Amino acid sequence: MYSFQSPFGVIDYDWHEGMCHQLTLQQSLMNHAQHDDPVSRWLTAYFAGKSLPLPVLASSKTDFQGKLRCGLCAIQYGEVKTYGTLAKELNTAPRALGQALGANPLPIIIPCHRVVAANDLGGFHYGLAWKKALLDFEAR
DNA sequence: TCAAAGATACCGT
DNA sequence: ACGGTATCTTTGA
Repeated sequence: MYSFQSPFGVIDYDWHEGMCHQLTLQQSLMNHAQHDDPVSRWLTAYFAGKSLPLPVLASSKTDFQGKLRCGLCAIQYGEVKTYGTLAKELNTAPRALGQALGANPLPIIIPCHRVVAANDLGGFHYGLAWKKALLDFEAR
């Protein structure tokens, strides 16, 4: 487990065997060592407003979450979709999407913050502060 | 197996 | 504006 210092808080991530298994968004201080690997490089680029090819990511647990991941990757930087719209594209229900997004172990890299509710921001597993900060950041 | 809980949406009043 | 209902996937008992 390593830590990455982002402008909005610390991001802990699990990197071993050449792939990324999980990301955890913290609000606390750094509690693990920094490390130079594809994940930290990707995050550095992201917060600098650039884009890099995705690191190798652990495969999702369920089939549905796999489909969801594809749907999410289709959302461009700075673009936003609602749970409802995305649900229609994946032939599922909005509620199911929310459930799956919350279970997503790879926030930010899989842009689960680019999905908002119809008339609202929606929710965010690691706290709305992160979602707001990320959306605000991407809006520029 | 079944019941319950989600980061929802929509329609009626 | 508020409340109830529709809807789908996961997870725990």
